[in-house]
Amino acid sequence: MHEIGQRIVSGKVKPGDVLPREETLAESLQVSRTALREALKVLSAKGLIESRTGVGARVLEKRHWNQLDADVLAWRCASMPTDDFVDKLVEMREVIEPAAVAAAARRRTAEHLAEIDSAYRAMDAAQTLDEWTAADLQFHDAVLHATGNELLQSLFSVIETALGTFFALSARTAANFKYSLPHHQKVLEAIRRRQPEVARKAMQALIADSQANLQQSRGRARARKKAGA
Amino acid sequence: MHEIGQRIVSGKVKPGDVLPREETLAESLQVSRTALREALKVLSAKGLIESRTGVGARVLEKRHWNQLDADVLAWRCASMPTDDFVDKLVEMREVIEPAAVAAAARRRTAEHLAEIDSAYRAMDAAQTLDEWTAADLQFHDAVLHATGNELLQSLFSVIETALGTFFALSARTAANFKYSLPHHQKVLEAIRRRQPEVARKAMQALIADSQANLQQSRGRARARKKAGA
DNA sequence: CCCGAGCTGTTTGTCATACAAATCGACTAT
DNA sequence: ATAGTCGATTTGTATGACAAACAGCTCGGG
Repeated sequence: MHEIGQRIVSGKVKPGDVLPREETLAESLQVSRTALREALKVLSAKGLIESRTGVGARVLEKRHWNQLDADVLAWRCASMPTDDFVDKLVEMREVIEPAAVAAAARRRTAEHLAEIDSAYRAMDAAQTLDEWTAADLQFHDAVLHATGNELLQSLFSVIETALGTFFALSARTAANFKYSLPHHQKVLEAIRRRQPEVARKAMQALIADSQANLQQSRGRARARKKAGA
Repeated sequence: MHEIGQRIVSGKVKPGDVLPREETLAESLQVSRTALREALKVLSAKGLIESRTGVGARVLEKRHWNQLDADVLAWRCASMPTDDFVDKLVEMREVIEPAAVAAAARRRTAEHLAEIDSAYRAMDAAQTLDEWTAADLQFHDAVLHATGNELLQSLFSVIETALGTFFALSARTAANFKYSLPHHQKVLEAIRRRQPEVARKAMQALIADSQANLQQSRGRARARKKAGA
């Protein structure tokens, strides 16, 4: 599934193309037709392909892809982490997270707050980059959970991918990986005090700061590339 | 797939439960194990279940469900179109659409505008409720498309479900089903003139109006229920 | 009495094969 | 020229068999 999914998402096969017939595809991937079909069925569920009897499996247009699917996002990141795509991930965060944190500040229960607080303390206590990353993800997930709207929470896969890409691109060191802790604290406090608009502003600042950091990394990356060339 | 998916989403089997083994399940559904396995694989991709060898297929917690999946949304609507769930759909629209229309007003191309305009004219020309519904969906899809962010466009399944549920609940008549046309016109004009904030406000008004209409329907439904009881 | 290692039964994961159903394209008869 | 039909191709489904992995039990040791 991953093999074929990546081929499609990376553009090796384009929308409109039809895949080879199942028998040959199965042979070329060294699996049985049964296993291949289960993979194709999942790709079909993700909106990447459509199988029709007598014709074959046709790659659908991007329009139909389930772009918010965790796998599809991961494949896109693996094949083309272009600036363009990262900008789109940032835009999604700008839409989702401020609205979500405002809702969370309005409706949070004591349990939700405890969850967010726990994640914050884990971020504060993090010793390694991996610990920090895990706690950071937990923080943003807890905020979405606190909205009480599971539809919003399902957008976590987007935030997860966005943060993951961010970490990958901005090669942070042990010295500075905690730089955004104060921003997170402001968000936490606004939720604690049930101040939706304060929370929204704090989250916007957090994302803006994160984006600025990303731009900086891009600048450094381009400079290195230029110097190397 | 739909049968088992509905059983899970409707709560007939709860998170933590394990499904019967594949052989008996296949027999009870009158299909082969092959076909059943393809269905389970898709449900697994949607995050509803997790299969482990030697144990069986366990229903995952709602936390892991891919709630934005078109099928999952449809199953929820089919089994429990409660006020609570409709409110969550409305909240999603309140988050997504104003932000999306603002982005669309900023970045739209001539082609995008033509698409939206075409949908608007179809709404204006609609003679039947079905025609109107199709054009309305096309309008909102075109707006998402105009953002140029395919991640945002993938949220169309949510808007689609929300509007579909809305139409189902509010049993509109031929006389009044076009009442929201002026709101759509304001949105269209703001996008044409590239006025992001005007567009945002217009979309907020459109959704608010739609929600008000929904509340009214609920009131009538409750009144009928009370009178009948 | 408690605990861990190994064994065994159960269930999913994969495979090979066969056939039914549906579709497309070419051919034929009107 | 066109409509209908036939056949080749490909997916959809079914069946039977075996490999792999896990849960719980049993048994031996401390």
